[in-house]
Amino acid sequence: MSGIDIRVASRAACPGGRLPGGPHQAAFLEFLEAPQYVLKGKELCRGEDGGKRAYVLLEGWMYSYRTWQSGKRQIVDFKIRGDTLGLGSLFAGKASLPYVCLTDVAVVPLKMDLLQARLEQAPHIAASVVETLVREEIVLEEHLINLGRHTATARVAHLLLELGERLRLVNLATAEGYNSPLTQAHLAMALGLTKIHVNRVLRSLREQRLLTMWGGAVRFHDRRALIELCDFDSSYIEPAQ
Amino acid sequence: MSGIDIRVASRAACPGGRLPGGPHQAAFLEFLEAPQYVLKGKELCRGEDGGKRAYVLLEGWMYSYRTWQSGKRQIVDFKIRGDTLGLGSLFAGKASLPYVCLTDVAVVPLKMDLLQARLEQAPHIAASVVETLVREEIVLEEHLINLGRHTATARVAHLLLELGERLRLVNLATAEGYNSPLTQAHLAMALGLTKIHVNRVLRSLREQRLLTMWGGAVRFHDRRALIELCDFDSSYIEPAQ
DNA sequence: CGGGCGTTTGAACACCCTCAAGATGGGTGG
DNA sequence: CCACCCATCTTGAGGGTGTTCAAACGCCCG
Repeated sequence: MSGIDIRVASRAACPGGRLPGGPHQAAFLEFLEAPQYVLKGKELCRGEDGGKRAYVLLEGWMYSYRTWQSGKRQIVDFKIRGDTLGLGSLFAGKASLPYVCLTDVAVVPLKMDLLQARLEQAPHIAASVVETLVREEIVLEEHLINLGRHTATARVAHLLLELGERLRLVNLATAEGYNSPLTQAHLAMALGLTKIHVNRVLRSLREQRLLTMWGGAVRFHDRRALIELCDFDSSYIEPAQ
Repeated sequence: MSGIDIRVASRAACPGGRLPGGPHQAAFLEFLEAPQYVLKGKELCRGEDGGKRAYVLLEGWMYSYRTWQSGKRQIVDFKIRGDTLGLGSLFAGKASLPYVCLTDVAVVPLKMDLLQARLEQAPHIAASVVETLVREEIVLEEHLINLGRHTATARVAHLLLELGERLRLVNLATAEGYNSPLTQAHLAMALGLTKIHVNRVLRSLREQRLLTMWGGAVRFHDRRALIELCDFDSSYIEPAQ
């Protein structure tokens, strides 16, 4: 909500010297600048260039959102390790949605000028950009379908299952569950529900021994039944290749 | 719902010999094949190649959708003159969503092999593809935000206003309204509502002298108030450049 | 004329929201 | 160590929005 506070890292590269296991950014390797570290609660990036920057999220959680006049906030997507941020803004002459850090975060800015210059020469880069965009679009479609759903329980289950699958691809989750900084209020903002009702849905899911979400940990106790409940099909989440 | 029935046109080109005024497809000119005409109610395209085809919609209305187990259908987006269909499927190794014709329709298949070959040589083509994808993504985001909204009235108003703006870009609408093949049931499927409730919302909007939707015609009687009502911001819909 | 489609209306109920208040836990400062 | 604050989670009661089920109407078309 307030200002921008990006603190450039003193560390030269990301921990371990290698990229995290995100599926999409292999082709972006040569365009990475030094990582930047942003504090929990801060926004990215609304810079002087009107948001025309792109990043790869190395570590931590973020979300993209829109607000409307009433002041309420709709979360559009959560971003985790390996996701790209604002990639579209480079090409369509439009600013991307704003991003908020749910945790302290490490991001790597993409060297835009270099990337754009290289698009002219190396077509496989373009293909990679396009593929990343298409995958983003598929996830968006899935969220849209989830919001079209009528019952709150199915929406909650679907979102938590989807995040689990995405986290599994980067080794941040198992079939049993994962840790996350999400609060019930975040689920509510993403799903078009009130936090009070999200609370009741979670209680109901807990009482049915389907899942628990407590203390930053999501645990699936009956994955089969959950998948059944919300008609979840994980095939849209896949590693590149 | 049933089979595929694409009837290749006897006419050699589209009426008038020029492309309709869609904003996106100028760069695709050299990849267009002969137009095909598809009947109202038929699906596109689910071909033997698993849906890996892309088209430009020349004339008519279509929608993309997903079904879930209950058999209910969620409309993801409506497609009008100048929109591209299935463009993403070419790059991500995934089939696109299925499309249904709301009217008789004219589409132009894109020459995929040629397009892909040209991507290797002509970078501005890649840029154009990327831009088209980004615009699609922005529209999707807007739908998602619309579904996150709480009141049915705002959802309906937003959707009808958005379609009006998109139709204006291709000279199929004025500020006063437009003609469309949409039924109340289609609005319901797109907005996650029942058709009964859509009916009541439309009645209420009519009684408030805000808009009417009747006999295939959408009329805005108080655009200002409508925009206010649903917090509509048309800036995300813009002609390319 | 009959049938299909789209629209309209009614009644009853379920889901989810609003408003309100209390409980829990972590962090800060005295 | 306790007091306090803040954010988050939890619970209750009541009402509005939107659903389900059911039926009837107008219209176009064969």
